[in-house]
Amino acid sequence: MNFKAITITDIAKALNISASTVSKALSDSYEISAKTKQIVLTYAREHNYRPNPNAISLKFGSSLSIGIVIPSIQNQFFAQIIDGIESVAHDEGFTVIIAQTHESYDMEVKSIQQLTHRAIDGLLISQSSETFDVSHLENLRSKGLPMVFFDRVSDQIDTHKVVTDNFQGALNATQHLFDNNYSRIAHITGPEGLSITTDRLNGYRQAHAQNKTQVTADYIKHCSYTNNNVAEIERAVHELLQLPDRPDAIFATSDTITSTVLLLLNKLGIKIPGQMAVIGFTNSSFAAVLAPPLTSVFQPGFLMGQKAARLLLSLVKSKKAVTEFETVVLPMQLIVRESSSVSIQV
Amino acid sequence: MNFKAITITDIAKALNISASTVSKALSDSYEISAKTKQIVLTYAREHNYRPNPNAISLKFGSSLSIGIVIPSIQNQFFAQIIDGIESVAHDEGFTVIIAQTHESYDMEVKSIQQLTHRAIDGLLISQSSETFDVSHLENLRSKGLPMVFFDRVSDQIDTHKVVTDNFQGALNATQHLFDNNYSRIAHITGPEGLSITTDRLNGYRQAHAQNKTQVTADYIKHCSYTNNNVAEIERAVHELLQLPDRPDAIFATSDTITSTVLLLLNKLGIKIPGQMAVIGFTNSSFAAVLAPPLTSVFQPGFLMGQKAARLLLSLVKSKKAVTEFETVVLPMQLIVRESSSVSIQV
DNA sequence: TTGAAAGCGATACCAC
DNA sequence: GTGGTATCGCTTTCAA
Repeated sequence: MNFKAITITDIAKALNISASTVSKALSDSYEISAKTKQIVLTYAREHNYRPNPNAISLKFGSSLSIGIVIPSIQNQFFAQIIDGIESVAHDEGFTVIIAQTHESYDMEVKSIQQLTHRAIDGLLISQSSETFDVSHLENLRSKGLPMVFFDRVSDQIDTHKVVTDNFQGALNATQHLFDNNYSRIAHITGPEGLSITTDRLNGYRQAHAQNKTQVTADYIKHCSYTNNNVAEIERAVHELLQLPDRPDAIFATSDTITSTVLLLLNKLGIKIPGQMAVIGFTNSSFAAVLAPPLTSVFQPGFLMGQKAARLLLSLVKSKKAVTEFETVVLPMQLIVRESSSVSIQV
Repeated sequence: MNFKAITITDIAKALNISASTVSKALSDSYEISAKTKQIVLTYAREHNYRPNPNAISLKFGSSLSIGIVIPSIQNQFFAQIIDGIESVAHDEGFTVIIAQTHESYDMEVKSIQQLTHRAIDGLLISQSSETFDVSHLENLRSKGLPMVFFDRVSDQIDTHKVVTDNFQGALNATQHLFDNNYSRIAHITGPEGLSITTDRLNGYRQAHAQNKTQVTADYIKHCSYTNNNVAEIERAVHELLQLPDRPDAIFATSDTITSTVLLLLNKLGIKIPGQMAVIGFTNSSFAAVLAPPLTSVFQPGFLMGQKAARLLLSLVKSKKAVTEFETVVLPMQLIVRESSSVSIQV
């Protein structure tokens, strides 16, 4: 089976004129008579002509498309970012091509090769948690590929970046727990090495400093963000629960970590927030109807996507090389619900 | 700024040989000497050569890529389907291009035009809820574009289809409510016209027939699946609650509808399942930790994506026109939790 | 064993 | 006003 769309040559043959005339007529060139334009445009519309983007890309080395590299589409936060990117890109006539890394460095390298050879005009990327060596990206950037980082950024590459205020978000969440009389606060977060992990950990630490409380190393657990991380999370929770000085609150990141933590606590019959307060990072609409309603840090995904796309398109359209880059920091929102209500234990 | 990847001509020039020799060497042609191959391959690897897909697509009218058209990436069910599709497509060397319709007919038409002119080899589609006229699809199919429908299918187009057993899923969910002593069962579902809406409604009706219970028209509410449907859902719930013969159970579809229903019931202080049982259609990992844990119909998204992709690739690879099509029906799973526990009211 | 040339679709420079 | 031709990167005859 083979499918072929209508081309300029098809139109030219059908109307018994040359391909160049058709091309010019379609682009409304002043060289072409009104009558010819009329005929060509009518025929083109009737036969649903659309230029072949592959030919255009080949011809101009530009494709009016941008690549997006994210860890996983299943994460609602990233899905919202994509929607934000698309809303801007489509307005400017750009198509978007999405590639997932599933938290694998190899997949990231492969996806990016795929995308760049598709002649994308720019790249939006949130790194995989396995990515430490960024030479594959630095390589492209130095060759002039416009690139913008979002959410998970690298400090080794100088370009525009858009992040949420992970430090402040974690600080606020942790401080909120202190304010509500919790003092033994555990933090279950993503793998070390990620910018978001570091920033959140720093916020968590800062809150402890503010409250003149020592950070307990055993209270900090790193889990991977891959699909099969449930066992890891379960182990982390069990270890926390078995500590002699058991935490009275858990501050968790990501949807999977948060929902798994809640499931375990419920299963063990641990009352939330009575015996254990919980705060999560989540954009899920279900947060408000969890048992109990979950205090959560909400990240403006759609907005982040829009900002990142605008910055990328400004790079793509810039005639001269850009050397001054900015890092946009978007505020997070702490939405307080019952899961972190004032502790009555102390 | 302009970014260019290395081409066959670049390699040819650098090595002082012809482009055709390079091309053949890269494809390991028997015409080329081992030594030349060695030199070319080494150089190509070192300089990270990858063929330009636009050139390939233009040359062969095939792109080793397939298009996916879905309503929204934010729906976790569709995100899972995409992962399923990718897992199959990547294994076979195909790239995937995703387009969202956001439930708009115009966006659907536009996206599909975009995709087909990118020389995709096949199309996987789940229709928008606004799509009644399918001539844009029939057009492509008749011209030979391999096409597979999934989830939301059209009965006006003859091709492979993959669906979940919406009839059985709705039947089981409704029957489960009857079994647990509920008899005034409301159904809040998607817009009329969608295959999934009809099938679920039929399952709901069948359950009523089995239990010799009349279906009450006022108990059936249709809401759109767009992003801004909260007001609609709120109105539907309020109307249900104000009925003289108020329902004692709600069977809802989709994540937004389900979470909004739960939020409203909680806000109004209506006990679940004491005063109102709830069953939802959701794949969210949060279902188990909702207040109360939600009985839900789980749809095998990943599997659906895999099946659909395999069927599409079989069409793409088939040398002769395929005229016998199949409709794969995947079973759903009713996961029983507290939100539909046995009623003690009756 | 290697290379020159045609062609995929669209555009732009030049002729006419 | 219109049409021929080169070009983008790649593959595939065909010729050397």
